[in-house]
Amino acid sequence: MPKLDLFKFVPFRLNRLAAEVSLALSSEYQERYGLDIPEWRVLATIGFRNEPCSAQYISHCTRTHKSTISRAVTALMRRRLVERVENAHDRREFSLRLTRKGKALYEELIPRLLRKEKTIMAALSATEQRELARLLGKIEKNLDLVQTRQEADEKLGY
Amino acid sequence: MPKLDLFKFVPFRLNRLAAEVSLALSSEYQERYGLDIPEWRVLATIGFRNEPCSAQYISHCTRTHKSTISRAVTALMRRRLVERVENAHDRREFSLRLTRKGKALYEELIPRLLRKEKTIMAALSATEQRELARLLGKIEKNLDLVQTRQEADEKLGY
DNA sequence: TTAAGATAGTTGCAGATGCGACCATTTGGC
DNA sequence: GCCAAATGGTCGCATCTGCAACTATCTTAA
Repeated sequence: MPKLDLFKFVPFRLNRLAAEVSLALSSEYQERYGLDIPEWRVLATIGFRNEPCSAQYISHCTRTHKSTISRAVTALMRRRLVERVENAHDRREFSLRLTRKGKALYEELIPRLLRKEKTIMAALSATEQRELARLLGKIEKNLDLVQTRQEADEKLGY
Repeated sequence: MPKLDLFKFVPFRLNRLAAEVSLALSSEYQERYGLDIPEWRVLATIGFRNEPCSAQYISHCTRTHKSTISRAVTALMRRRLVERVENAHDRREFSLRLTRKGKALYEELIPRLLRKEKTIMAALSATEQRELARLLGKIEKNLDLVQTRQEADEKLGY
């Protein structure tokens, strides 16, 4: 009889690890700032770029369904963390950017998340961390996931 | 201004990778066999052990909420893939095991999933695969996740 | 023995999210 | 220029899943 030990099965381990890491991070963005994951992804994407971008761009970058991004953007606009302006060239789409308030939140949040990531990754040496990043990158490439900002921009014609 | 590039942020990468890998696998257990993830986790846990186990055990092993496991077990019993017997020592809990039909499905499904895992991991050499497993293990340990069947059994007093 | 607290499992409820339909607008072929 | 197809975004719907309350049973300690 063929057997499969869940604890050695990479897909299961990735799922469980991702869930656990998300949980660890959520204490930062959820409890403290009332953000959920899609909202955090929107902020992270807009905040990192210097130029405004569209909801579609965020959707593709983060591999999150456009309806989910749409709702996250609505919530963030309601809280005045994000604002949008009509695009002159294409009146279907909007350019999104952080408000002053949104920028302030972003600047407060980022160091906290980076610190949290650090404690999680502290189980690995610096070399091991680089190695993990490299291995994840190879699998991502195999699954045809966008790996860099440049790739994202190119794929979306920015 | 502090910056955080999502594409280099390990928690995001893990989330995205886990989602993508799950999607790749779901064509096997979802489309072909009509199983969702919790159901597959129940089958995998029961199928791997030779002795029957409780829903609680599955819940702890897979880090899945007991209500989710409960619903998955109900669905699997309705399909006659899993059966349960009252535990003589403790009438609150039930021992779960695969039916003949469930075992047949398990035996058909496992090789498919292992093949799928193989193609995903094919981006890495054998050495790299071992290295990835080792690194994931270290992070799991840091997050206090159960890593082996023995650990799971001990923690749950089996 | 009994009462309080713990534990196994179920279920109602609410929040989150993916799907698909939809509207408005733009693009491309003719 | 015009119509069909594609694209950006919104929204209703169904599903999934976690939480918390609940029942039933077991354990512990007085």
